[in-house]
Amino acid sequence: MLNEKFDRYSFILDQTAKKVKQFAQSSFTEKGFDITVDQWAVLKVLYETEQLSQKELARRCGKDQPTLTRIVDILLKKGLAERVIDETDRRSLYLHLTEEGKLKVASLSPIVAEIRMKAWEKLTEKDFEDFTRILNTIYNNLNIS
Amino acid sequence: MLNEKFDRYSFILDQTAKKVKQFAQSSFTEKGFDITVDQWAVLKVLYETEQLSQKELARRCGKDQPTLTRIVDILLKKGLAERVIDETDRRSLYLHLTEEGKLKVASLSPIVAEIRMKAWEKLTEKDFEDFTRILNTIYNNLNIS
DNA sequence: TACAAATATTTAGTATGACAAATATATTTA
DNA sequence: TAAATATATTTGTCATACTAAATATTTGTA
Repeated sequence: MLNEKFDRYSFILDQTAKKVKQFAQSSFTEKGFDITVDQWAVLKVLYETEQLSQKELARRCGKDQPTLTRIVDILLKKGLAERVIDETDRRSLYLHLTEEGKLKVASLSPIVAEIRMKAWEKLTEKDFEDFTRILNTIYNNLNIS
Repeated sequence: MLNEKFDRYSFILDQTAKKVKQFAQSSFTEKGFDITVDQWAVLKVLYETEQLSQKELARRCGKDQPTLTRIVDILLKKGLAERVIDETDRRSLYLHLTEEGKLKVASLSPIVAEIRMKAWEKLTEKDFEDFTRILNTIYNNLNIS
């Protein structure tokens, strides 16, 4: 394989990830969702599994703990989530959605799914499979941890 | 196509783009490059085409103008680039690398190429072609501009 | 049990990304 | 030519990412 050929994939990857986020964010804003795409990602995980510690929530959202702390702070201010101290381990906090938070996720989910689908116009199921397989391979190639 | 199936591509895309950046950044840091991955992207473009206005540089780097202004500020502080007022249009600035900047790009380029290659272990040239084609299609699907 | 090490969370600092507004200069138009 | 409009850049604000360090609590060990 020639080096030059692979020199720019990181640029295309970065630009496309940015575009996907921008597109979703501008749709959110236009429709008056009043949350960011990252806040949505956290809400969605919390909706699917209540009673998560912040550490576990961060892991599932693919965010580091300081970033998650700040996103959760914002969700609290917006009245969408709550922090509860874990009495069995007072270092930990459990998070759950408020009723308002649950309603928000339930009502926005189908609209978000539609927004997300737009990326796949003109592409096939085979493309989708290849795409996720390649992304996962790249991720694992670099995930030395 | 079923919605649920496509629900999580944006997550994988985002995580992989992040991982690619993290891997490069930690390699840069480990090797003592003393620049960020985004600063590198700007230096590389400037090296390939000197005498760019900031607006054009921003376009080629895929960054917005405020972000580019700030990255260029840092490159100036590090003595890697210079701003020159365009006397034919005093709103514009031309940018070019200092000798130190040119030397830096020339010496780091092959090492960066190697770092970038690691992502492609276990993948084929066909994968690479599919990957870039799919990314470009997604980008264009969302690029309403 | 007391002390050291580990863990969960938060705080702080720097870089980047997005968007709006401010500034300076050019261009267009009445 | 003066005023309106357009353009290039910068500044400001908020959100996110990463790192390191601080804090509180728990666990392991002598």
